[in-house]
Amino acid sequence: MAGASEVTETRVERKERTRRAILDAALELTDGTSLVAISLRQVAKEVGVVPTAFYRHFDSVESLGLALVDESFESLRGLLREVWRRSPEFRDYIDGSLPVLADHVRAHSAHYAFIVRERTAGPPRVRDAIRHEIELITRELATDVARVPGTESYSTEHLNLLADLIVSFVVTTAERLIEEPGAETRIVADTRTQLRMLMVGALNWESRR
Amino acid sequence: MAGASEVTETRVERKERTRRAILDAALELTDGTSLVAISLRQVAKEVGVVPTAFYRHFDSVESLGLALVDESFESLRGLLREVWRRSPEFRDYIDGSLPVLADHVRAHSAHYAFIVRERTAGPPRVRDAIRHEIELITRELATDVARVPGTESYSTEHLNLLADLIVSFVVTTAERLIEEPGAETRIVADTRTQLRMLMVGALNWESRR
DNA sequence: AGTTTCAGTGAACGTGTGTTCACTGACGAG
DNA sequence: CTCGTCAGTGAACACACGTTCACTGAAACT
Repeated sequence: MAGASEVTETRVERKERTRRAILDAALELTDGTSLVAISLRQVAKEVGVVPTAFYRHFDSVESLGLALVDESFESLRGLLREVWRRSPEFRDYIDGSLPVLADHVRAHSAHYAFIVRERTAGPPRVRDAIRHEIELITRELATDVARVPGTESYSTEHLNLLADLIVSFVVTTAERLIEEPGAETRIVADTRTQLRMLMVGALNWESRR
Repeated sequence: MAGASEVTETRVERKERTRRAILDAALELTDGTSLVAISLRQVAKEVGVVPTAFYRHFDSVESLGLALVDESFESLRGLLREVWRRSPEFRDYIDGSLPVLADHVRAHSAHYAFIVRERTAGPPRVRDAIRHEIELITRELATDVARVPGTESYSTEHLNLLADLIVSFVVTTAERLIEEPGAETRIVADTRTQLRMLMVGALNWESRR
């Protein structure tokens, strides 16, 4: 039966497909609200499945949330790899990375929106998971920045603080890109200026006139 | 009946007292979640009043939220006035203001936590209200910064961007103070260093060894 | 071919939800 | 002293919620 086998789905394929549908439905339903505000039954209805079937894949909305945290941060690590790949020099590092960030947020807006929202308002364990992931990324960034020429004068403590500063700034920028997707070019331009202020120093700043 | 009148409550006093109790109950119930996740009936039960009585004061949980936005930002404006009063010089401006921010967040943690959570995950109109208030404060800050010596070289556009940068940073710091109240002294110390980096410029930075 | 596994079903449960309505009774104005 | 106002009551509604249970039927294993 070679002809039929390419149409038919294997059992695990079918299961995975439903699982994906549940994850996607949750992302769609949380758009504009939070995980804590949606119900298992809403998700099931959106998927087109009976509420009980939900339990075959997740044992609560919270654990669904943890799965979404995982795949959202997988997205984000893709961004980081791409950014680091294209920017050998520190000065251009952040500057040239902004368009990459904007592209990435646009392409994976559901994931970024999810992180931004659940980071402060999600179920406690989801919040913790997100905070932990951000912490890991900050540590990674600190070691990356340490390898860049021009950072020799930084103590390791200050390297961590700089990395933390940059990550906060990226989070803020991602927030803005998500809540006002139409203003992407303005946000990127403004953020670039602000990053230069940060790099050069507000006290040494002079606006060109 | 002069003696009794000091014990008895007037009608408007009683009404105001219930209204306050509703606002406080909502702040308490949203602690750890969001407005979108609590119900009118939970609030009523917490206040010790029948669900229907809620409608005498607010016509939905969302409008309750808008009232909370109002009083939360009244708190915040108190902070701004205090900060500006004690810091005539720009260099100490932000630096000396951090303890004031920490005190204020500690004293009004319910309000700050509310803003932090609902800013990204609250009902749409509440989110808009918060964004609008933050915008107003950013504008105020820009005109304040313009009056400070040392900012003559800034164009008005760049003044706005600097103000915006500072406000984002304050929001991030407030977030941290709320989600880890025990680490206040560490957070303040780290943030102070990061603010100096921002002022002096990361590229000009040298760690003392 | 026969048997096991298991994603999805459908009914049922107790409980919580927002909103309606007619009501009570104390305060405050005339 | 009398009467209208109005914060708070309590019953009732139609519906959504999470979770349980015994079930079906097709794919997968033996």
